[in-house]
Amino acid sequence: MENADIAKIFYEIADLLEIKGENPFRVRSYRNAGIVIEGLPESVKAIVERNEKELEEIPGIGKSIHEKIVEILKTGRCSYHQELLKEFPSGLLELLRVQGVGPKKVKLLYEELGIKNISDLEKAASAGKLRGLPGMGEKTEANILKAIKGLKGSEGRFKIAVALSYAEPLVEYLKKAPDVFDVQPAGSLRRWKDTIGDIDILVTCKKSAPVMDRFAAYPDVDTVVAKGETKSTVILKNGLQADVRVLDKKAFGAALQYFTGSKQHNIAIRDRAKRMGLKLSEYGVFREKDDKWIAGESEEDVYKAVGLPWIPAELRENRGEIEAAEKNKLPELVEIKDIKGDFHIHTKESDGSNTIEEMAEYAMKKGYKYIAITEHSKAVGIAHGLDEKRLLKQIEEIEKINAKFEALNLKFKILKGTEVDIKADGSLDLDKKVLEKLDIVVGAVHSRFNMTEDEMTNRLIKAIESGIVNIIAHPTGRLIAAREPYPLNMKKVMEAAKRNNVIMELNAYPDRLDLNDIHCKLAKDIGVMVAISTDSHNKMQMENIRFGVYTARRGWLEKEDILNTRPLNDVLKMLKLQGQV
DNA sequence: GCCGTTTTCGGCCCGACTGTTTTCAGTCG
Repeated sequence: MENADIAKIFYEIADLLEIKGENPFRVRSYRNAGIVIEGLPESVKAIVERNEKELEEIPGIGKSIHEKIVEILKTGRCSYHQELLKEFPSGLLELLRVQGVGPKKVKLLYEELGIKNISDLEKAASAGKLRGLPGMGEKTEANILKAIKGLKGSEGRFKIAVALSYAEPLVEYLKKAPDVFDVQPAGSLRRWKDTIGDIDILVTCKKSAPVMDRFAAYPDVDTVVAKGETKSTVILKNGLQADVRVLDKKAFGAALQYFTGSKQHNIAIRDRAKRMGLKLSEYGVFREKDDKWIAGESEEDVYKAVGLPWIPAELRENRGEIEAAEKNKLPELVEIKDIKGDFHIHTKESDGSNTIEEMAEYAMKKGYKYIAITEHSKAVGIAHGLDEKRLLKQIEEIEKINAKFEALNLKFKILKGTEVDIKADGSLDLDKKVLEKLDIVVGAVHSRFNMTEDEMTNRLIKAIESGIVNIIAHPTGRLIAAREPYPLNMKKVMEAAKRNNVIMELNAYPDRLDLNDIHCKLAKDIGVMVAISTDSHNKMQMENIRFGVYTARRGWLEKEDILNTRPLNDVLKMLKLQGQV
């Protein structure tokens, strides 16, 4: 039972209660519990095994949900959840995924027409059977049919790199509308979440109508879902939703704050405002008693009005940032300009497409001071991994290039490294004598993902305790939207890393982002150093560093928490610390 | 169901847009 499985049960309880028409705040409690559990850095199972009482220290988990968690861990299910499920047919919950269909409509459709799933709904809407129901007409039918079609077409969330590639041109396009002052992306994009549900864009301008018209006419638009004076929504041809909000300059800060989210953060901030006798909306901060406008022009003003310093967007997940802000203890987050090198680079020798020198020259152009060449090892045959002989040859080549750079008085160093495979039993894929000749050893799992949590945890810990491995690459093996992370007790792995001065990689490749934000925070709490690496297979991919840096920021990491913000000499010193437990 | 610098009871974020309505409910973010 992973956290995600437990969270799913609570989400379903919330949905079912909502369909039943239960108290909305009770519904919210269950949904909130799901969100909180999904965001925990540690498995609920491990927490309960250590000390059950700790559960109720987690905000949003009280007596009732505590009991249900314990039951779920013990029996694999929750009897309350099961009872609710019995009240409705199994396909009913999927109806909520149809845009424009919420709990009230689900209930109505089920009770009046016996609609039990999406397929029933599609048939009924096509046959014009919905229009007789209260509050539903022809247009509702057409919208439902369209939404079902959209649901079948594209699913769920987009990787941040993909979303950005659509958002950036759209922002440029909107800037060309008449009399526009400013166009700013907000939402999960501004928070740099690893996946993005939709693109949120804010516009300040003289007149709204021309901007909204231009937005609706964007060539990439498939459907205009809503078009109003202040807010419009479209679906792009790739299925991505984009919202544009037009607002007054005077409300820009409040709107940016509101539209950036997260929802959980906003709820907490608004609750705070309320307790101070204020009301916070996207139009500003107002005094509750007489509706007097207090602030809203800039985000700084908004936070100041509720007694807080400005909080960086990446931290706004209600994971302690408000409490930290209160105490003036917000982290000074790492920035892209702090990065001085990259410890995970492939070349043509394995499965990359540039030479060592090409990669080094590109890194120099970026202002880096060092890179490590880290090819796959022989076990990864598909990537043309190197055996000991080829690696020894590459060591010689790197030394030659370094000598050449030195002769040219270039202050840049190529570190001799490898991305050595960590085999199923935790042993390394290359001979120890050869590994000891390297400056840096990155260890990674590329096979046998289907182990149990204990097996995989021990596999990584064995590599960490080898005294040879410096960095554990992409620690969970996840590929966003393609492959789940393998089961792992991350806390145990990190504690082992801490004991052995081993560094955890934050792989910046946008499909990986592994460590994720939550793991980064865990690393910080445990005191493990993180390396942000691009895993570049060609020189352009070094630009992916930004996805890594912003994920690190989401995980509260500061410059000093990151290995590759340090000058080369410090790096070499830290690498030497290893194996001296 | 959760929670507490007004509270262990009585609150719980706030507003836009749509489609159906003659003033509003439902959905969404």
